[in-house]
Amino acid sequence: MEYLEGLNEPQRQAVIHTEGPLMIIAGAGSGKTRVLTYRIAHLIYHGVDPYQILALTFTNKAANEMRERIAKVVGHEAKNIWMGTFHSIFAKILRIDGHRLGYTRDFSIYDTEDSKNLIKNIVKELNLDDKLYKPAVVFSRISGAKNRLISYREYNTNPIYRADDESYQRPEIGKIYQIYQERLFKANAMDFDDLLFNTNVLFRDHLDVLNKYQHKFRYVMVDEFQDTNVSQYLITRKLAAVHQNIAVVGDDAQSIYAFRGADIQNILNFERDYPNLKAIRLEQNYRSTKTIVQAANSVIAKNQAQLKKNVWTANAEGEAIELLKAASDAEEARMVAQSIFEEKMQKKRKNSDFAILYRTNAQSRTFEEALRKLNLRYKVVGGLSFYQRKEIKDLVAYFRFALNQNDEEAFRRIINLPKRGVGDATIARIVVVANEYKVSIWDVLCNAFKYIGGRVALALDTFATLIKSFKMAIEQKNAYDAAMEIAKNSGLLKELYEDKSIEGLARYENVQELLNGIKEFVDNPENTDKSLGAFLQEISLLTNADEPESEEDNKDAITLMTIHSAKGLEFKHVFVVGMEEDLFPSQMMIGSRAELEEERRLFYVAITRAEEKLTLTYATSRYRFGRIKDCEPSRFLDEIDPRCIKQKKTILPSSDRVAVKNFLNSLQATTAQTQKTTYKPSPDFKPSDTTYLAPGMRVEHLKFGFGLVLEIQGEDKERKARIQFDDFGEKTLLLSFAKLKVHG
DNA sequence: TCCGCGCGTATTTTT
DNA sequence: TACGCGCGGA
Repeated sequence: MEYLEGLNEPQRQAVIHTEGPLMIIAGAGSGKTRVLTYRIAHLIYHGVDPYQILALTFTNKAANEMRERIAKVVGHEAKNIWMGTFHSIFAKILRIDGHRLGYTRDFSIYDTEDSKNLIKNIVKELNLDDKLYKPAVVFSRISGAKNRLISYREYNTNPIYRADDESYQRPEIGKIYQIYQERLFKANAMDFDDLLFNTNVLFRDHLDVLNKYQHKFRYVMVDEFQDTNVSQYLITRKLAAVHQNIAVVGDDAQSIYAFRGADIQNILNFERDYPNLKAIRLEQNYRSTKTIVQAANSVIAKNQAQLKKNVWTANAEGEAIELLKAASDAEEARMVAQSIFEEKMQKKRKNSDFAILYRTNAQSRTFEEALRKLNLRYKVVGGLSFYQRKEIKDLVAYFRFALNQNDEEAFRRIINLPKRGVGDATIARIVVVANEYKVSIWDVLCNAFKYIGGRVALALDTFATLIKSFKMAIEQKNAYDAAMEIAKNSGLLKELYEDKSIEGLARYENVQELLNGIKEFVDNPENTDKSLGAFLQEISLLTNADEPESEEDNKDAITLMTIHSAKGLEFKHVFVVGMEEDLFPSQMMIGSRAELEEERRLFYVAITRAEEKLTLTYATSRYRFGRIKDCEPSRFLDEIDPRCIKQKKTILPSSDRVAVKNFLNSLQATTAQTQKTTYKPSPDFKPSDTTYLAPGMRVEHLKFGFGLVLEIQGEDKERKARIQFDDFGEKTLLLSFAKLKVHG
């Protein structure tokens, strides 16, 4: 068993302990994935049928990676393991047995956007104040309830929830919750939370179904156990109840998803629920230098809520942690880009050795600019995912509706896309009529002349006929041919093609990329079901990390991403940027000790991504929400063992900077007198124009935006200029006429 | 019904 | 900044 070689003793124990409950507490960089991989390989090697193994992860990426690594040890059998995210595995189960709850095999999965749109509609229909009942707020309330397995019935009968909502002036949330659920059910749709919630209901109310899976899965494994919520934990526990072979792997110090219902308590519950469990600690870190491990330990030690753990490493001492202070967010980005540039030269590093990690997606922009200026290749992970782009969602909505005519959100998306003269008024009428005659929206569409009449009926009837033809295409053709037909005949492709703007071109390419993806799906011999429905199931649970690999991505590139999406990854040199109070820790997370500790764990995750070198940066002023804000260094910086930070590189404000700052402050003082003016671009507008603020020029009016709009007293009174803050630092104040404008 | 404009507001993380 | 919404004219 050569795969057991090279493992340390606790790792080996974790691999060979296959029978009975097992809890592996795995510190950062302790070879957790390796252990899980070998453990599954070990099972298969000893004759366990891959179909009897269930391995649950949180991301598709983790699942795929593990599958690949297992395949290297055991070969093609790896593909038969039930391995995937909680959501995808439970979706699979619900596709098979969901009819017991009244759903068909083709149920739709609503993403967060769909859910919020539905809530928005409900709030409108109930005539509630949409300032008070914001979709995001209501949704998070409902989601929280579902993750704690509280049904709308329970929510509405338990006075505690009501009292809680009333104290926030939102007494109607329970009602919205109920209507929301009813509408989802009517649409034959589930949101993300329903995939877990309904699996629980299925297993609770249909014991024969539960029994089937309990006997099927002889071995159950859960990765990133610290991120499970109650709903997920209960399902896994039930599934393992017969064979009791449940292994969970996690690290309480890396629990960063409490905000969406993850509960570290589950680790304690596990110990309570399985008193005979074997507990194994993986404490040796193979990833990082001594310095980095020590820094991480010193930070996490400030948390009260944690399991005792002693993470150590046999690796070299390594370089000290670098702390960079910048005058602005733009300068921060320049310093990072510069230091990557230099290090690439000196140490012969690849772009892919570097990662820039930040707290919020919005921070990526300045770094992109700075890296572009130095011609450094980068890729941004996350942000708007491929599948969340409008053009993709539009086409997918056609797929969804052709497959499931009850899918209300898909219907709303496409009924007037491309424009066919069906506006909000008509849509509202369709819904009213459907309710009145107690028929479905689809029935109304199919009999538009009867139910709606008038001019618009023809458009609706044509639309219904179109969908029927798509329905047929899906039944008869493979996913690619059906998708092609829908893209063409719907008119979406044509509309995008005709848009020759830069964005339009990108949108068209995106749709092409989706179609290519479908082609690959069809051509892949591992996919036995080649229908469009099967493809849809694949992608409805994909998210930002799982974008189709473009050729750009394959090239050597610096990675830019949020700390959250960096979990599980490692890089030689990591930059953690924006280390400022209110940004990291986030302003919204300093309310309670628990929240602050979650932010601290997030910082811990960030530090432990680094193998050889870690650089922390912060700026003393930063654009936020179109304003310039002074920033304090993050409290987390003080929590690092000072011995790990040998030198503090700081950029002291030079006298020039002070002068500029004073100058800007004096400008700020006059903002109150800013008057609104309409500007129009001048015909000779040149974006690259730059000039210096010459002596004797004086600023008369200004307006804060991204930079300042100034009116300068000088040769040309009518001229307005825009000043770029981040370009100061020269002897003279550099004015960038990025938007030179002439008075209306 | 559609389109464009102007205003106001939002800004955390993601399966 | 940048996005969404509401309003008013075509």
